[in-house]
Amino acid sequence: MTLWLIEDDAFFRQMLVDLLDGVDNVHLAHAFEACEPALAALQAGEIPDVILSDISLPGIKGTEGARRIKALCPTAQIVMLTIHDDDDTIFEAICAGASGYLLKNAPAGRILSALDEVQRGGVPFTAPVARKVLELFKGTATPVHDYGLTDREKEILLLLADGIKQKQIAEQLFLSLYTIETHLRNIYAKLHVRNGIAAVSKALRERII
Amino acid sequence: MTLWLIEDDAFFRQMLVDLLDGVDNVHLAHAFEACEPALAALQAGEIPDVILSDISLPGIKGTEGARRIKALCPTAQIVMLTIHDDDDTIFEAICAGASGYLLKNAPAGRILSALDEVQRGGVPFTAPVARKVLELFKGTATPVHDYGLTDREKEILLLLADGIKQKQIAEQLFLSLYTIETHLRNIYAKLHVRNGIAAVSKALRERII
DNA sequence: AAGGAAATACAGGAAAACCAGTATTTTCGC
DNA sequence: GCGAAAATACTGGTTTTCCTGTATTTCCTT
Repeated sequence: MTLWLIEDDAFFRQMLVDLLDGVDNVHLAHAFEACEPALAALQAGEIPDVILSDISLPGIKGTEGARRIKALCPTAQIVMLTIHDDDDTIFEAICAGASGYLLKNAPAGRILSALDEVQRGGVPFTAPVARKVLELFKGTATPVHDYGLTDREKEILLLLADGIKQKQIAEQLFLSLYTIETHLRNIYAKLHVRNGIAAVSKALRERII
Repeated sequence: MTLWLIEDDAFFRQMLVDLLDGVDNVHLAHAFEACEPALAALQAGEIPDVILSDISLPGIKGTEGARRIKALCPTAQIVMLTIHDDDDTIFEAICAGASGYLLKNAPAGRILSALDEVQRGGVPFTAPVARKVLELFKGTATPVHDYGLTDREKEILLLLADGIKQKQIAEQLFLSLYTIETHLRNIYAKLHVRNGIAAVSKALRERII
């Protein structure tokens, strides 16, 4: 396994080099102190299997760096190694293409096992970070309120959200336009909004349709 | 660790009982063949630390069962053990509150380590499933197209999505109503829609605002 | 300096949506 | 079978949005 390291803190970098250099099956090819030289090495044609990268780096940040690395070399497995455990940073790292996320307080053994894990197709996440990801994931799907909309109301709201005009909704459902208007009035009242756009927007954002 | 098992297939259930019974620190208290008796046991006051549950069960399905178990006993850690690896089922299981997700072809050792892992706050996922979760997670955030909207257009679209009327948008931005109308016309053209609701709906669904 | 995209602005008319109030029928749980 | 909630329907009037077409200014890039 060809491994690269990106870490600006000289002390921590050396610590990692000491830990990783000489481990069986691991060839620590580079220990960069920023993303830029790593990107240059990729452009020069070098190909790593796994990259262990910090996030708070001078110049290009680790998450943005991961995105660019993935663009140049999609097969490289990137594991972030950082002190940041806030939702936004974790979210960004995953979106940038990271396959793992460890906190710097992880024991040395965890870092070694993570390298193994990521190469075998796994996703090495520090336990509390993994929990957070699941929570975030859940949050993207779960409606908080449902505002007591009836099935008919949801059906009409859904059609409205597809950009269909009231008149055409009436035709599709074999109802009078007046009925649609009444339903929409009730929907607006339940959602505490005053027009169709706000209703659709609220419904989509809160995932009630 | 008090462990419960929910698995309808008698053969596989026995296999798990054989595997788990007698393991150090694990007390296999129940091996149910459906969710209903497990829920009854919870209501009778029993409290498990970890529940290992199948998904395709007669009666209440495993995902729905997990949701109800979590409602009755939030501290119980639920690990799904199933053959289903489709996106929808995985998604549902996580939303139902599962903290782990193993495929039935996992080696016996993985099941044992998963029990440990989940109790220490981890998230035992079979490698390919974990990969899928990350992909799904990414998908919830990444805009596919941006339709070439300018910053000003996005700004106006965002205000529109907040349910603000064109006249008020004009006032807020110190612009003429005519200008807002022109911008909206351009936005509609770029998004290939014909009214404000469809524009907001498309923008929200595709996460371009 | 020229060309083009972006942002701004206007006019007139048609269509759609919104508002307030009322009313009948259907459905469903107790 | 009764009452409440839900679904359906109508009137008349106001406001907003949409459509088509045109035009000027500003800013950026080449």
